[in-house]
Amino acid sequence: MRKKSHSPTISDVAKRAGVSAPAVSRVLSADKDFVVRDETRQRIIDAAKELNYQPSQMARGLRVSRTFSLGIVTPELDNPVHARIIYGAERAAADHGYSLLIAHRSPDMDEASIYERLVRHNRVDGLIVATLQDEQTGVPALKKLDHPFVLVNRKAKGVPHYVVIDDEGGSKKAVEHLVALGHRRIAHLAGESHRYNAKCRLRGYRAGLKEAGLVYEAGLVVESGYSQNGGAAAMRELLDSGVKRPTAIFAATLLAAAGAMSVLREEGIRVPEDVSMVGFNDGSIAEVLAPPLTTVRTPIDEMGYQATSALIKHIEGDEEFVGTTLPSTEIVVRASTAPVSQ
Amino acid sequence: MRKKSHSPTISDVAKRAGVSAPAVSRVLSADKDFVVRDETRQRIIDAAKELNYQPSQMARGLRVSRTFSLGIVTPELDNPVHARIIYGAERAAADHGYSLLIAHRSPDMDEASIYERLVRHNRVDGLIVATLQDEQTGVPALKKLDHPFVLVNRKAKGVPHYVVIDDEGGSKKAVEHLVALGHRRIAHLAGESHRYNAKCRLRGYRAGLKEAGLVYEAGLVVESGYSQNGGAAAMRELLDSGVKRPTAIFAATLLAAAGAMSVLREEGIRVPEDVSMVGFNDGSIAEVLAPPLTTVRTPIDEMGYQATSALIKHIEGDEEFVGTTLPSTEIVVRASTAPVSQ
DNA sequence: CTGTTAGCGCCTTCAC
DNA sequence: GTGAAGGCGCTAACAG
Repeated sequence: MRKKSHSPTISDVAKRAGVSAPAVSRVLSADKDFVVRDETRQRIIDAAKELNYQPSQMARGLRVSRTFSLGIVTPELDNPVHARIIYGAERAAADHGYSLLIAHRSPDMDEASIYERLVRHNRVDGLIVATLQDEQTGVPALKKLDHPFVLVNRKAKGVPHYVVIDDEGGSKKAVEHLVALGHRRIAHLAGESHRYNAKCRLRGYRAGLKEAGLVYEAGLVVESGYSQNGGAAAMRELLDSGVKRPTAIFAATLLAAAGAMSVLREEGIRVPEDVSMVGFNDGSIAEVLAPPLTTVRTPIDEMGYQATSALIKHIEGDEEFVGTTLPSTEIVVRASTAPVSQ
Repeated sequence: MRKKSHSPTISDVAKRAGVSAPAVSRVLSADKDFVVRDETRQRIIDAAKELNYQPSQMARGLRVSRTFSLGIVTPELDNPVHARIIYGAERAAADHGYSLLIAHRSPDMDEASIYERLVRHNRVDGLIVATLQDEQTGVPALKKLDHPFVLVNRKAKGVPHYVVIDDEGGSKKAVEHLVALGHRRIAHLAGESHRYNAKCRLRGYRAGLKEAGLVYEAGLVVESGYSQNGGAAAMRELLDSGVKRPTAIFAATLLAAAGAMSVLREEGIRVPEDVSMVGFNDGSIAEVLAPPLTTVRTPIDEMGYQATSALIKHIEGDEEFVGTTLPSTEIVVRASTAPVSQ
C-alpha cells in the first residue's frame, strides 16, 4: 500500500532548506521584523519553490482565526449588474489571496439568515452586501453579526462603508441627452421608490429637468421595479394613465427599459420615432434590443473591485475606509434615442 | 478590555452538557457506532442549540484533510446558462454543507492554472467544470490534479463523470417545430463546431431534417460561436453566402439567436414573416427581444444541481457516479416562429 | 540571527 | 458508555 502523497507542509520545506519551520513561515510571509541572512532566505525560497509549497489556509486560518474568505450576497446572478459586481469582487479577492463565496438570495429567503450562515457557518472574514432588501431589518442584522461588511451599490443610514456609482449624475446625463435632442416631455420609470438607487436616479432626473427649465410632472414618473416585467407593467400603466404621452423615457434600469420597449412594440408605438428610450447601466443586451438601446454606462465592475479591496484592507487593519462614490458615467448613444419629431 | 467573544467551541458544548468533547463530536456527527443514552444525547443536542454551536470547518478540515468546499469554474457569469448552472450548484452545495467557490475564467486565462489554483491554493475538495476550453489540454490537466471533478454541460473522452442536458433531443424538437410550421429550408447557426454542445445540437438538427425527409445542405450551416456577436456575424455570413435564403433558422444559443435577429432587422428582413427563428436554452431575455423568441427550454439549473450532488457523493465515497443525461426538453413557443409564408 | 514551545478546534484511537 | 491523549499545519511568543 503506497503512502498517500500529501501536499508539502511547512516542515518539508524547512527540512529541505535545513532550517526550522517558523523560519520558513516568517520568510515566506515577508515578516519585516525577521532578520535573516540573504543566503538562508534564498535557500528557503528555493526549497519552497522546488516543492511547490502552498501554505494551508486551513491551518493558517485555525491559528490566526481567519478564513481568508469573503462572502458576497447577491439577489440574482442572471442580471448584468450583479454579474459585473461579482467579476470585480472576484478579481479583487484573488489579487489579495482571498476566496470569494457567493451566496445567492432567492426571493423567498430571509436576508439576515444568509448573512448569518456566511458568518457563522462559513466563517467568512467579511461580507460584501450587494443586496439589501430591507434597510430597517437588514442593517441591524448585519451589525449584530459584528463582522466587517461593505455595502455595494447602495448606502444605508449609519453604515459608513459603501461603494456606489454616481447614480444621480448619470441620470442627469441621461436627461440632458434627451433634452439636447429637443425632448420636453420626459417620463421616468423609477425603480422601487423606497430604494437607494431609485431615489438617486429620480433626483438626477429631476435635476436634469430643472436645469433645462422643465417642470416636474408627477404623472410622468411611474414606479417600475428593476426587472423587465416591472418595466413592462410600468410602461403599460403610463400609457393607460391618461396623461399626455411623453416623447422620451428614462428607465432606471436596463432590464426595465427592455420590458418597456416590448410593451411599446405591442402597442405599435415606434422607438425612437414616436418615443425615445434611455436605460441606466449598460450591458450587452442593450445591443440586441430592437432598436439597440441608448444607455448610461457606469463603472459597475470597478465598484465591485473597490468595495472588495477596501473591505480586505479594513479586515487587515491597514486602514479605515469610508464611503466612495465612483464618479465616471458616460452616455452610450445607440438607436433608441432620436430628435423629437417636429 | 473586554474579552473577544469567540464562537462557541466543542468543549463549550461539552461543558454545558456535562460530557466530554468527543462525546459531542460523535453525537452531532451521528456516529452509528456510538451508543449513548437518549437522555445524554438530548442534553448534548440541546446544549449545542442553546449555544448556537457551529463546528469549525477549519479545525475539522485540518483534522480530516478536507475543506468542505467545491470550486466551480465558469467562463462567464453574465450569461443565462452559466448563471443558472451556478444557481443549481450553489443550492446543492448548501444542501450538503459545502461552500462553493466561484472562479471565473477570463478569456486570456489558462484553464489549467485555474484548476490548479483551486486545488492547490484553495484546496477545494472537488471541481465542477463548466468550462472546458480545450479538451486536449484541459482533461489531462484535470486528471493530473488527482482530484474529483465533474463536467457540466459537456462530455470529454475518458471522463466518466459528467452531467449534460439532452442537446440532441432538444435540437431535434426545435427542427420538428419548424417543420410542423411548414418550413423546409432551415438554417443552423452552429456554435463552435469542435465543441461538445455544438456537435450534439448539429446532430439533433440533422436528425430533425432527416425525419422530415429534408436533405442536409452544408451551405445552411454556419459556425456562430455562442455569443450575440458570433450569432450576428454568422447571420451576416449566411446572408452574404449566396445560398438561397432559408425560411427558418435554428440557433445553437439564445444569445446567438439574439445577435442574428439584430442583423435581420438591420437588413429589413422581418421575423417571423420572412424568416422564423428558434434559439436553444431559454432565458428571460428571450421575452424582451423583438419579437419574443421561441426557444428550447432545458433543465439547466437541474444540471448544476445534479452535477454538484453527484460530485459530493463521490467525494464522500458514498457511491461511484457515472454520466447522466437529463432528458426533459420543451419548446417554448413565442412570436419568432410562424408558418412559412404561402 | 535562528530554534523551541505551545496551542488554535476538532476527531480518532484507545483505555477505562 | 465515556474520557484522555495526540496530532492535523501553522504561527506568536519566547529562548537561546
